[in-house]
Amino acid sequence: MEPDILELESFLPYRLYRLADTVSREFSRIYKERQGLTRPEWRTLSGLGERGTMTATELGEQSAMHKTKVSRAVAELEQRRWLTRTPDENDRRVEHLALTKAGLAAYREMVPLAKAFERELLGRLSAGERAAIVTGVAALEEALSAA
Amino acid sequence: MEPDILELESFLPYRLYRLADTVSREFSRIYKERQGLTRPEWRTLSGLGERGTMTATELGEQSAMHKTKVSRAVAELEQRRWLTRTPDENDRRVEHLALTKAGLAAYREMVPLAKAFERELLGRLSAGERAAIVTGVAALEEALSAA
DNA sequence: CCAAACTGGTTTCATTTGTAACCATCGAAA
DNA sequence: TTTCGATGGTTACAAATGAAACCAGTTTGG
Repeated sequence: MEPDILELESFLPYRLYRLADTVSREFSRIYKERQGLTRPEWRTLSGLGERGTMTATELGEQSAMHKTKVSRAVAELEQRRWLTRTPDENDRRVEHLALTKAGLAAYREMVPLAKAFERELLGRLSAGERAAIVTGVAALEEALSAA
Repeated sequence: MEPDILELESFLPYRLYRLADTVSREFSRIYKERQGLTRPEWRTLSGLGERGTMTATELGEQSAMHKTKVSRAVAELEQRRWLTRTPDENDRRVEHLALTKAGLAAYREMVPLAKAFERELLGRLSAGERAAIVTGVAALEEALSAA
């Protein structure tokens, strides 16, 4: 362990990124092939499916997306008639977004696939390893949000 | 926990991605502000600094980058005169890449910063949490590489 | 009441990325 | 050898991204 060398292979930021990239890329195949969605679109669908109705800003916060990503994803899903916008009564800048029947159907189709993917992935780990990854990720999330 | 709803907030692929994205983005500020490097460039610098000499293909494998990213990063670092290419004796398709003095100097400047970043990040966790994240990440890496 | 600061959301533009096509070279097999 | 498939690496083009400018509309302070 020379002091002036950085071992990329054991450098946490790199490992985390590579891991997330691999997992995310693999999972994206599902919604890409299945529904032709991009990641921002998938997250939008998933956010609205979960919460029912949200504004673009709320969506961005919930799914950690930049507002331009949200804007474009919403526009695309609207094109597909998977969601509708309803102007807010009191604040005319705000729009409430909600899935249409078609959007909800797509969401319902995706949910079991997503769950299966996660289950399968975690299934390759021992119980202890599963606990470890969950604990570790939660701890880092906490550490980062606090800072 | 409704069966037909996916909680994004606890969905591992999403959490991993967000976490890695946050960490990576924060770390990137260091090499971006300090040296004006992109992530592929940083990884290239770091890979060559660690190993001494590598071909573009090896670099791609070691740092999980697509060959086009490697190609562009190498071109940029070459522009800066931070690395040199040496044609392989036996196989004229192959080039051996190595850092110049200037490249090595930049690398040496970055290493302590990278280590400090990681140390500070892990320092926010308890010993148990640190062990957990390392164990968990390693387990997932293993699970994914095996598949 | 009015200007200035702010917020929700969209658009523009430059940069980054991924895919696929490509060029050159190499190795194996006919 | 000659040809054909693989391989190292670059390039061209399209799509995704981020930063910053922007347009409403809203709030705040004078």
